[in-house]
Amino acid sequence: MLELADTHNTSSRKTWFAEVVLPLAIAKNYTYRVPFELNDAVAVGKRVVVQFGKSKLYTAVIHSLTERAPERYEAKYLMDVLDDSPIVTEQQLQFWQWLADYYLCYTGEVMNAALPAAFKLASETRIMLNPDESVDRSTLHDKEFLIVDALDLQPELTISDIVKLLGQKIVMPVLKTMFEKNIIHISEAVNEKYKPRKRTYIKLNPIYSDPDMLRALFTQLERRAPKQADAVLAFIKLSREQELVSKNDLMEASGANAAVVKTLTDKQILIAEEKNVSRLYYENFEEAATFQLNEAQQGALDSIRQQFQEKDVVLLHGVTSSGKTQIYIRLVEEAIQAGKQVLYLLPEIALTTHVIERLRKYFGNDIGVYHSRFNDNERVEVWHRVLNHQYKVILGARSSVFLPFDNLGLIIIDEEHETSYKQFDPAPRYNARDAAIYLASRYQAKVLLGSATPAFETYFNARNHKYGFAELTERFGGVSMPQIEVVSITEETKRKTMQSHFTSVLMQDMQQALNNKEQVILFQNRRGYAPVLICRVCAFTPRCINCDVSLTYHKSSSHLHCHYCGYKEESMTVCPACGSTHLEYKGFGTEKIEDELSILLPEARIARMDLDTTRARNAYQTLLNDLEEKRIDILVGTQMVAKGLDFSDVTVVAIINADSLLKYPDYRANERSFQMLAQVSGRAGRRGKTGKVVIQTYNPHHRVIEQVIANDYKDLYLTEIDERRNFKYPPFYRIIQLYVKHKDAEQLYHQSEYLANELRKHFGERVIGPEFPLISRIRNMYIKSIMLKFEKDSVSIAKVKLLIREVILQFQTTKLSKGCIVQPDVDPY
DNA sequence: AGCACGCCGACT
DNA sequence: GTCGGCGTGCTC
Repeated sequence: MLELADTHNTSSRKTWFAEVVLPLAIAKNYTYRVPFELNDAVAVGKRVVVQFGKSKLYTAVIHSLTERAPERYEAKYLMDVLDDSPIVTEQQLQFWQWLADYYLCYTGEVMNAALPAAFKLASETRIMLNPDESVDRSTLHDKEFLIVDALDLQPELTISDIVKLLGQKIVMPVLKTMFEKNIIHISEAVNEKYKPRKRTYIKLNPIYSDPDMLRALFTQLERRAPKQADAVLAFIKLSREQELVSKNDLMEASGANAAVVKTLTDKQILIAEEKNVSRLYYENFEEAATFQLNEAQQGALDSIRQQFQEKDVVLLHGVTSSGKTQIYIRLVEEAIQAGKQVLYLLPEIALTTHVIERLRKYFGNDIGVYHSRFNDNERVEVWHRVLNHQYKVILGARSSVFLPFDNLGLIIIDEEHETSYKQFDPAPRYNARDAAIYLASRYQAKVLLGSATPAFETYFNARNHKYGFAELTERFGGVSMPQIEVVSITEETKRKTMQSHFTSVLMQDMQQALNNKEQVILFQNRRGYAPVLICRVCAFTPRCINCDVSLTYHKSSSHLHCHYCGYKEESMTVCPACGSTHLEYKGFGTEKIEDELSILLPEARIARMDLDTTRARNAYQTLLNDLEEKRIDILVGTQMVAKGLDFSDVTVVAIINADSLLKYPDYRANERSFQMLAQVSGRAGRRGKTGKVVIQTYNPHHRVIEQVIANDYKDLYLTEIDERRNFKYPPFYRIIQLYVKHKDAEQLYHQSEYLANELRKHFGERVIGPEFPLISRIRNMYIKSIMLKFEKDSVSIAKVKLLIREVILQFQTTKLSKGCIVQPDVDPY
């Protein structure tokens, strides 16, 4: 048998071993033996089918090839090679490895995130009767008989079919004995998931290029089959207008049905041809529109160009609507001209058709789009096109850092500070911004980070001259910066000019906007009606049984909700502790704002936008449409309103209570408050109108507020960096976070405490947490986090990571850790 | 991630 | 005894 395979060429005589990456969370690499007949087919970066474990087939990617046989075990043969040419480049494989090391996960997990699902084949175990053996049914047990019976009717059964058939979950032992008795076969069917889209194109039989033949055809058809004549006529007309005529085009243009076309093709008058067509071809793109940069933009562009001479990364800090996109477009054009590929990253929410269309205007079909709303077929297609250099620009969300580039020249990361660049669950918990910067360094490509509110670590790097820095401080197109007014709630309360939660200043501004038929956005960073319910007699406050935070009252559901874990209970009218009926709602959320506003401004059309109102599938989009089409006068909302609301006639933006923004409970506290304030402010004033921002607060002289007014990022960031040098969570640290998950909150509490103490034995003060008494909950798992902070460069992060892995492993071997999942995450700060 | 094995308690 | 639950360990 081997000799047969051996004959076909000399290179086949060698025995190759392929080290592969499996799409699993496994630490080790696995080596498979290459059968001789596949010697010519294997190559690094191609996909192979391998059997892993008893019966499972997986699609793996060849990571390396070697002639050295593994010593400690007998390697299995790999079963098949799926690709004619590699679909993953060596660059990518190294990139995967780097990500796995950096983010403390496995290469297989990175592979899972990197490859579109259609590249990973579906494996379905199928059972069939052994045709060779005439089965002696007298020796069969009841269950075996049932299965054989079913297989008589149906040639194949899947495992799950048999589970249903026998009504029991564990069927493997039964099947195993049947397999050993040679009654059945177990086969694995691997199906290619990707199916290219086909379209039928129509051609005229070349014999009719002769005008006489054509005329003869017409006279013949017109008499006997006028419909067919019409169709041929329509075809000739269409073929003059376009190169390729599809069957659908023809049917549409001629009004002919499929039967007519079929008769014509059967008669060989028309010739049908099936072609794979791209799902991604966009017709009618406009030729590159020209635009002029204004002076500020030109200055910034020159500065960026100049800094790219020395620096690999430049931060473009441009206020909202200062025209950053046009600068990007210029840089992209230059990179294309230099024959390089460009990756243009946007956060998922910003990847609207609006933005895509805008860029398509300039780059037409040179631009490929890649994001999570694409289906698998489309993703595979983009992948192939990047591999074949058909795209010069890729516009995409975070996962597009995984595309098979080979000639990257420039990466643009817009809204660089956006937290949605970070994947939180599942592993790899990567930040596409950081991954992209690393990716760029592998290609000696340049990176432009753009933001109106840069992340602290980015700003820090810019201040330290690790990154270059360019600024745009003016708004584009003559729109001036909004006027910001800080109003003291304390003052107005004293003067008794407050109306519920609204200062007289805000009331006036809102009234005026309504009179002018303009729109208002009110920002309140808290959903629900009231965050605290308190008994006036005994000071009892209902708290979450899991998270130990006070429950928020939601009027719409008349329930008390925990905003961390989702726990819910009936609201109460009687204090469960003392029986008093004097229960008071303290504080306020979006529901209450909406409620009271409708009383104060009964004529205004008010809508609310928060997690509760946007949970339904299209609710978010509907709200945005309503706002755009001016069916809403006042929009009350949480952070959601701070992002992406770029179009409406909003002239007044108010922050109902800035103080709630100034005390975020985590290590990115000031950064977030600042960004929130600045982003909300940036929403005011569009379409040539100057906007107004009202900030209501008890602390008008709070540093962060003052700096937002002065638009003085520099000062804020520098103070931050300075003040936090000795603080618990300083910037420019590397934070390694351990997510500890468990189905049971109580268990989780003890386990995370224990794990933190274990970590303290090695890392001492660097261990922070488990954070707060609170827990968040995702998919029925309660989650706590333990943080470890390391000054950059003070320790070897590689060693630290090794040690952390060890501690986790150690923890997992103890009985204490049962049911508990620990997942590491790395975040630079 | 699967999947087997093994140990345990619960039930026809 | 058999079934189902769950913890443990292995997969080239």
